[in-house]
Amino acid sequence: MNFQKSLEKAVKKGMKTLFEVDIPSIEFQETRKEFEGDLTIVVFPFLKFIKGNPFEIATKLGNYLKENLSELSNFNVVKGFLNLTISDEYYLQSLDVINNTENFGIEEIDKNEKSVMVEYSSPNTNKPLHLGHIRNNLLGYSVAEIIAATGKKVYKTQIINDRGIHICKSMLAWERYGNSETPDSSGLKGDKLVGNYYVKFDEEYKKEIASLISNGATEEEAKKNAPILLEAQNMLLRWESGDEKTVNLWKRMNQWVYDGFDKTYNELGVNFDMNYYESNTYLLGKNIVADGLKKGIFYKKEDGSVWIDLTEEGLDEKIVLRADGTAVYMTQDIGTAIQRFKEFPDLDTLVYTVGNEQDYHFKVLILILKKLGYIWAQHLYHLSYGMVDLPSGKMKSREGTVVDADELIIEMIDTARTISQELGKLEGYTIEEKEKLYKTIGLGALKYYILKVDPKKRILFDPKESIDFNGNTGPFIQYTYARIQSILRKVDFDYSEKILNISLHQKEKDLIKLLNYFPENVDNAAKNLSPALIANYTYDLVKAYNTFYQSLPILGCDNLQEKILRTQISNQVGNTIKNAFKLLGIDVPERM
RNA sequence: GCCCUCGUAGUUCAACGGAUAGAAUAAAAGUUUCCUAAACUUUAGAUCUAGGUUCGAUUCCUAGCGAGGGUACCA
Repeated sequence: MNFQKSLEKAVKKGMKTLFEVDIPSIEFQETRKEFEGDLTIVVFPFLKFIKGNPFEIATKLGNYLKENLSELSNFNVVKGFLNLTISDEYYLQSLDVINNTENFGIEEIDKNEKSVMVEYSSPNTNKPLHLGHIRNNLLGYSVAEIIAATGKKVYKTQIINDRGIHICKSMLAWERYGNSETPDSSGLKGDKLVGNYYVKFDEEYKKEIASLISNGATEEEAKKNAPILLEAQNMLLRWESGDEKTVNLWKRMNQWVYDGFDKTYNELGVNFDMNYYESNTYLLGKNIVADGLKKGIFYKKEDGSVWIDLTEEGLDEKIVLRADGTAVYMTQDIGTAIQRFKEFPDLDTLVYTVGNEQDYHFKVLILILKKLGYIWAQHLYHLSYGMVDLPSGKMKSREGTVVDADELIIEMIDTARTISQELGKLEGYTIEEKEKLYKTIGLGALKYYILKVDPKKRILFDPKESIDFNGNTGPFIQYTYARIQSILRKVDFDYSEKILNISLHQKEKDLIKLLNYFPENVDNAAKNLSPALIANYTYDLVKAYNTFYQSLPILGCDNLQEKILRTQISNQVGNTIKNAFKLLGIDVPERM
């Protein structure tokens, strides 16, 4: 709340006049429910600067503040906690500000601000998307939206891993066993079709290994020399030399995958401002390595491979270029980062949404770029998130334990449909409207389920227990929004009047307080790259609203002023739910 | 071996170093002639262990136990 700033000043001034001490920072917190008050100042830290009884200090300060701040109506002291009660009038004024601010808490994009790039998704083109990708996509998209809501221009991007031996494996298997099957001929989604051939390759590869071993080869030899693998490696060489037939097949099959991915992205409601393709970027960074070698940041080993020694920083040595002169992952990432900052002169910050299994990689990447002298390297962030695990452990495509993204989305929508039909509240809706709603609810449940968890923590997903629609869930929040809209539809009076002279009910106060906290929460979520903070905030808001809704009449108020006020609060809670959920990429329904 | 995360109710999640550790779910009980019961109201239930730092520790430090991940020419 704005009030905190003026309060902070007043506290500093008060401590100066009362005790002649300078307090550098003041600790505020929300007053706990069991005590009277709205905002609490913790006095204990002051004891470093003045000796004395915390209770007495707090009391003196409380008296001072009450005399000097009209917004304060009262105070009380418990131990070293100074609880301040803010006047109703101040709350009502703040509600008026919210009423007169469009999208309170969401900043307009400021073109003079530096921009931010958020990279997320970044799939391989040989496997369909699964639940882990869903988490990545939802997180990346949401973080981009949240940063944009703080007024910064955001570029959403992905780098598509479209080259390498793994692609050749799918290509080879398709050539051999595909019978010219296409997404059109088979009706399969392109990414699924290509994924099938990746699996097929693996099967054949295993068969060949087994047969080689039975002919006397060691396991290691067999793995290295299986003919189908050699053929795939051959194909990669042909691709790299630009062989037309190979490149054409590669383009064709990749396009199938992109079309398939696009469908999934579309369903999920995520998008990108631009794509990067690894086939275009995999050579980047080599010249940087050469430069770094000259500068002595890197060093060459006898076999010709290039390394960086990070042992002084407590890390290991890390390879940046292979002995044969080809690039590794790190080389490419160095090059890509540099290129992006060249391409976008207004770029200030780069966020990589990548799983925590790559923590080490990004630590090293950022360190190398710093050593190379790029100032912007201190604005690189690895949005590291925990894996989505199953009760059986990690998802493994080879063991068939992956939770497929498309299937999960369909399942969620089906569940929404079933529940909605059982409840039967959608009279008058067309079939199209109903289907749209099921999608809104189903995806809302899925997205909220994923995003409410702190990104850093791993998620345990049990496919047997379906995602809930009751309790702390997306549909619960959507439901509250729908109820509010229902009220607003029934309003037959003008509720734009500014209400000032009314005594607030505690539940009204709670809600206005929470509404005021929204902008702060957005800032916090942006700073911490954590959509979970928005999700938790929204849940608290909704919870408080439902209590209010259940225990107090809104449209049924006898007093017109009261009725207007409660309608305004309802309206703003609705707006805030909508805006908050937009940051999470979740839609809200008018009815449900 | 070394390095990095993480250990909170039966389960899934919260808690800038602050007051009696919050929710949800599962369990038990209740609320609908009243604005949508996908809701609300009660009850019961948890900080891995042992030390340390301090006015105060789930949070910071050390050790141990447990889970996951990384570990040099795969991305």
